Amino acid sequence: MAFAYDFVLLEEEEKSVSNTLAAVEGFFRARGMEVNPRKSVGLCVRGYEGRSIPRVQPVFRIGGQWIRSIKAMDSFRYLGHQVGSFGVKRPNLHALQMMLERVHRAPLKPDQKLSVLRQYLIPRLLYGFQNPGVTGGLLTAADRLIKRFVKRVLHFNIHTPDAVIHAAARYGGLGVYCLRSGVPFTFYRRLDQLGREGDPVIRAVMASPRVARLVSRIRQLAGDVPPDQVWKETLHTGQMTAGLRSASGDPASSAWLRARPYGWSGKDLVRAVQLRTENLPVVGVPYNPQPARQCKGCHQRIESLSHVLQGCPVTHGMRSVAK
DNA sequence: GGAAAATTAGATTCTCGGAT
DNA sequence: ATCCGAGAATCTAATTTTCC
Repeated sequence: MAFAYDFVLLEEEEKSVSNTLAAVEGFFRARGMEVNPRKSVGLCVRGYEGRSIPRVQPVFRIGGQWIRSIKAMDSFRYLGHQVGSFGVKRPNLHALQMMLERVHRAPLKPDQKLSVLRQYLIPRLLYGFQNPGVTGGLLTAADRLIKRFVKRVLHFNIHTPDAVIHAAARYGGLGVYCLRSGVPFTFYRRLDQLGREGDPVIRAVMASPRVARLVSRIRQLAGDVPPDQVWKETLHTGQMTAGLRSASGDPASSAWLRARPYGWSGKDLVRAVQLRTENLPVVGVPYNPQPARQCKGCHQRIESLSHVLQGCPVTHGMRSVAK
């Protein structure tokens, strides 16, 4: 199996491997290429009392050099997946956590951090999560990390609706991809397409009970409605977010979310996003202790968003001169 | 081969305080 | 009194994996 310059060699019998490897080396050498023994790994499994035990010592050689053997706890990276002696490993969230932390610490403006998230970080995850071991819980946990990151970058309240973050920008959201709803949907579409292929080998693989079970599990995770539509619906019917419906279908009213307008500071952008998503930092919020909620301007009322915008005497002058 | 254990998805319940 | 919404905790039922 070959993909670009990566390839996997499968062999039934351990003893025939050296012959095949020699043939492969010859094939590449004749075309001016070489197999790199340092970037190659061998995985050789023996049956022992009904269990499969991976060989610990190096067993294969390339160009006279022994190549690393994959042991029971080892794994190697192939096409974005970690592969161990028991097959493709379930992805873990450690890498995502590290990447989010690094982006957050980087000296970037908030919109740049979000761009990195949307355009590089999440797309990079997509292939790795289309993995047989993936579960709804894992995807939900990954989404939580991403939401926490967005809320930190834009200084959102903890109770900001998910739909604000996940709905597409054209519907009034921030357009951050949701892994829990998106990955199974894409994964299922790919598997389904594979099942319609003409190739007899692929058809046989797709018909095997193991793969059939995977496909039905992914289908169940995916649901029937495209995630895009679900988030749009949630956003436009949510109590706090229904107002964003009016931003729907008008590219100009959300273009600034993608590209910070000339002359705006990062802080300006954060403030604007907060205004749009009912997240302006007023002190009259649930998780503030009672005495700390008084309006900083008039000390008369609790500082809620509507008080600042429409009721407080401090802002009254600004409201009435605007003619 | 089948029982036991572990994992999973999904539902339910609770928290926070203001608005109605 | 009820609702808003996320998140955590807890529970149930279903399914998968492990173990003998």
